[in-house]
Amino acid sequence: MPTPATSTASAAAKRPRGRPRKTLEDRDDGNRRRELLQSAAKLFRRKGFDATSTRDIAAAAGMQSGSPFYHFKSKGALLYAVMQEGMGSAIERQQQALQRAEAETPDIAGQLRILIRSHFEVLLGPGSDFIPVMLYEARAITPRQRSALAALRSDYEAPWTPVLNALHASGQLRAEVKLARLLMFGALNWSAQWFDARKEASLDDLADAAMQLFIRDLE
Amino acid sequence: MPTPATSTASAAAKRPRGRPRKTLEDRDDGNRRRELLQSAAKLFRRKGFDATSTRDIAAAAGMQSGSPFYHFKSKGALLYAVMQEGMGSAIERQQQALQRAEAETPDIAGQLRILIRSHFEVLLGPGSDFIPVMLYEARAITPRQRSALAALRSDYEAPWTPVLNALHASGQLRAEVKLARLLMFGALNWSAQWFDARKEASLDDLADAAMQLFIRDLE
DNA sequence: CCTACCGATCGGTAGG
DNA sequence: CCTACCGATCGGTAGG
Repeated sequence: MPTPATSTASAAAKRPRGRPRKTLEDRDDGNRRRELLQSAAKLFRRKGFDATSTRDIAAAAGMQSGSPFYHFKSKGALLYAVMQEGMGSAIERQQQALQRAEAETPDIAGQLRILIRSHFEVLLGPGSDFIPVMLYEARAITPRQRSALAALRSDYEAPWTPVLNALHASGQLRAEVKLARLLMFGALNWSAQWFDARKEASLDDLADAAMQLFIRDLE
Repeated sequence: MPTPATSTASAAAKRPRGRPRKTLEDRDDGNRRRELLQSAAKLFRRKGFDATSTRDIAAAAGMQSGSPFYHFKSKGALLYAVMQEGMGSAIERQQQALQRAEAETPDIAGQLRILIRSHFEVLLGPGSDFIPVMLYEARAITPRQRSALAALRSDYEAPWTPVLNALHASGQLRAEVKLARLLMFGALNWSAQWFDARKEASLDDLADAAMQLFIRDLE
C-alpha cells in the first residue's frame, strides 16, 4: 500500500535529508523516476492504463499533478517505460535462474521447470506489476513500441525453444512445438488473473502442476 | 466493418419501411438495442472499455451521441449487458455441442475435446467479441455485477468438472484437477490474444494441440 | 519539481 | 431517438 501523497510529501518536508544543501543531486532524480515507474506499474495493473490518470500516478508518488511530465514526456511514454523495465528485469531473472541451475546440470524436463518457475516468479512474485502490465495493456502502445517490445519478447522466449524441441523429440511433449508454446504461455500468463499469494498454492505448486499438465514421463 | 454512422442514418431516412405508420414497433427497438450491443462488444474488445467512448459506440450503430442512453442507462450497463449476452450464448452453444455429441457416446477424452472445441468457437469463432470482453474487461464492472457473472461462469464450467475428475482418476490427467482446470482455461483463453483466423491453424488444429498437450494416452 | 492553467473529450441529461 | 448542452476530468504546458 502506498502512503497517501499528502502525508508522504509533508513527511519529506518535515524530515530534511542529512546533507543541508539543496542541490539537484540531493533531489535524487533517479529515485524519483523509479518511484514514478513503480506507482505507475501498480496502478496500471490494478485499474488499467486508460482508467489511471497521471494525477493518480503523481499522487501515489507524492508529487503534484504536473510533475510526472518532468520525468516522462507523456503518459504513453510512462507506460512504455514500465513495459521495458518489466521485460529487462524478466530477462535478467531468467538468465540468473538458468545460470544457477547449470551447476546441477538438470535433465531437459528439469530445464523446463526452471523456466516455468522463473516465469511464475516474474509474473506473480514480489514487485511483479511490470510484466502483467506489459501483457494486459499491449493495446495502449504504438505499433513502433509494440515491435520494439516484441524483440525483447523474442529474447525472453529464446531459451524455451531448444528445450521444447528436445522434449518434443523425446516424446515428452506430444503437441506441435509452436502451438504448444503459445498454449503453455497462455496457461502461465493467465495465472496473473486468478493467482492469490495469500491462498494455498505456492509458486512451486504452480510450477509442479504445470509440469504435470504439459509433460509426460516425469522423473 | 460497420457502415459509417452518417450514411446509415441517411439511407434509413431515404428508404422508408414497408408499413407507412411511424409507430414504436416500426422502429424495431429490439434490433437497435442488439446493434448497440454488437457495436459495443466489437469496440470494447478492440480498444478496451475505457478507451471506447459512448460516442464511438453510437456512431458505429448509426446513432447520435446521446442515443445509447435511451437503450442503456449508463456505459457500465452496456458493458455488463455485453458480458451477460456473451455468457448466455456461450452456455447455450456448449450445451448444444454436448447434446450433439451424446448420440456418438464418446469416451471421456472425447468429451473433453468437445468442451475444448466449443470453447475455442465461443472465444474465436464468428461473432466472438462478447466473451473476450467478459474475460479482459472484468476490472471495469462493479463487485455486484462481477459476482452475478461468476454464477454464470460456474454454470459454464460445471460440465468440465466431472470430465476432468474422470480423466484424473484414469491417469490421463496427472495434475491436480483444480490447478489443472485453471491452467487449462488460461491456455485456451489466452488464444484470444494471438489467434488469427486468417493464419494457418484452424479451431480444430487448436483443439487437437490442446488435447495433446494436456491429456496422455490419447486413443 | 510546483503553480496555475488550457483545450479537448467524456458520460450523461432535459426536452422534445 | 435527436438536439443542445453541462459539469467534470483529463493530458499536457508555461513559467518559475
